[in-house]
Amino acid sequence: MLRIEDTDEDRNRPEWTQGIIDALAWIGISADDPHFEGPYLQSDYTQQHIAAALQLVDTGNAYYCDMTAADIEARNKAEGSQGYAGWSRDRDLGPGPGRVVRFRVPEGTTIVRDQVRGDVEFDNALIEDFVLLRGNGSPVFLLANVIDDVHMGITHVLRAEEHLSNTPKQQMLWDALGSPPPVWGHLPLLVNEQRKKISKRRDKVALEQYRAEGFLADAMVNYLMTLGWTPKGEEIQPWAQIEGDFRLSDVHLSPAFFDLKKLSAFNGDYIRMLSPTEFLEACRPWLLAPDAGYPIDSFDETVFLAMAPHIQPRCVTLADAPGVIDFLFLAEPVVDREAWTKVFAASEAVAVLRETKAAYESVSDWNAEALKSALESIGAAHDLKLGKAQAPIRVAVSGRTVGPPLFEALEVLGRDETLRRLRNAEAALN
RNA sequence: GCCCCCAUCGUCUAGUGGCCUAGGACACCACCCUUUCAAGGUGGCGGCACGGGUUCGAAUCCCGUUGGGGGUGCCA
Repeated sequence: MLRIEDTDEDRNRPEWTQGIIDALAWIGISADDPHFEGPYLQSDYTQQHIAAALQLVDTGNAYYCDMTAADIEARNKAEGSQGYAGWSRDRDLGPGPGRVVRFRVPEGTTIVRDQVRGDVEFDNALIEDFVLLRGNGSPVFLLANVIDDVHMGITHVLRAEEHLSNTPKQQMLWDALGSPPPVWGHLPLLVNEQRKKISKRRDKVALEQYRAEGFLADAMVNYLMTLGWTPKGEEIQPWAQIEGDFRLSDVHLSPAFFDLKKLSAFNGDYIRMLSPTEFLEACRPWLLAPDAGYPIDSFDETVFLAMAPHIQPRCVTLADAPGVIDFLFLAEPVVDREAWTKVFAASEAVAVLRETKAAYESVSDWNAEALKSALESIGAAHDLKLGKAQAPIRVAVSGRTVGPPLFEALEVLGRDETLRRLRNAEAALN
C-alpha cells in the first residue's frame, strides 16, 4: 500500500491535491492503482486519531496534563532543567479545557530496525513525554501518522532520514497500541547546493514544474533513482531494469545533491532516444504554445517530423524544440542583426548569396544533396570551404548563424520559399 | 545544549583488507569529426577530511577529532 502523505499546511486545498495526483500520474503512478491510497487528508481521520489517544489514556500509556508552555518554561527556569520531565504523570488528571494528552514514554531503550541504516538505538530517558492531543483536542501529526498506518495495515514505512529521530516515538506508539511496528527504511535526504534539505520555500521541488519545463518523466525518474542508489551497469537504463535490480539494502546513507545539470544531461539522452513520432507528441504542447515563436496555425507536422532527427540532438528540454525550427514556420525569418552584419562583412558573402540564388533557381532535383553540392561548387570557385560558404545562405534563410543542418532545412522549406528569402536578403543588402 | 545520521574528484558515485598508480558518469578543458550549432569520438583536469590505532598490508576495520546534515513544538 502506497500512501502519499504530505502534511503541509496547504494539504486541504483541492487544487493542491489534484496537483499531486497529476504529478504522480506523470511519473507512472496512477490514482487508479489499487496500491495507491491517494493524498491523505487528515480531517477525514481525526475521530480515529482522537479515539486512539483516549484508548492510550485508558491503558495507562498516556495521561492528561494541564501545563502550558509558559508553565513548563517557568518550572524549567526554577529547577535549572529543560524539556518536559513528565510532571503530570501521576497527577491523575482527567480531561478538561486546555489540557493536552501526553504519551507516557517507558523506561529502557528503543531500537529502530532500519532496512537501510541498520539498527539505531535510542535511550528512552532522552525522549520526553510528547503530546498526542492538543489542548483544543486535535491530534498531532505524529499520532495521526501512526494511527493511519495501523488502520491501513502498513507494513513498510519508507521515508526521508529527517524522520529517523522521531521514529522511536512512533514505534513506542505502535507497541503501546499492541501492533507490531512496520519495517522501517530511512532514505537519504535530497539537498540543495547549500547542502540543506530541499524545501518548498527555497528550492524547486515540484514535479509539475519539471514537467512544465520540458523534462521527460522517464529521464526524471531515471535520474532520481541515481540519487541514493546506484544502477547496475549504465546510469541510463529503463525502469523495468531498475525495478528488477533495486534492493532497499543497497540504498546509500549520505545525502545527495539534486543537480539540474545532470538531470539535463539525462533529459538530452532520453530526447535523443525518442522516435520522430514520439518526439513530436512529447513536444506538441510547446510546439503549439502561444509563445512558440511563430503563428500556431503555420506549424506543419510533416516538416517537423522530417526535421526531427536534426532537432532532437539540439534539445536539452522539450521546450527547446520550437526555437530550433521556428524559422521554417515564420512568414519572415527574425534576423539577428549582429549575425547578419558579421556574415555579410566577409568579402565573398554577397557574391555567394547571388550565385547560390541563381544556381538554386535552376537546380533540377530540390533535395539536400543537390543543394549541398551546388553550394559546394560555388564556394570552391571563391576558394571557400563549405563551412564558410553556407553562412550567408543560412543567415538569409533563417536569420541566424546557428541552427539545424542547412540543406535539410532548405529541402523542407521548398524551392519557392527558399528563393524568396534569398531574394529578400539580396534586396536588403542593396 | 542534548540525541541521531553522514563523510571517496566541483557533483552523483564504484569500492565491503591485497585486483587501487582509486574506476565510471555529469560538469569543465583540449583535440578529432563536421555544413553552422549541437550530437558523437578521443584525451585531460580533478578525490579517499584529519589524527591515532589494528594488520605483513587500510579508501575499506576500530577509536577520537573536525566538518556537514537531521531531530529535539500544543508545526507538518
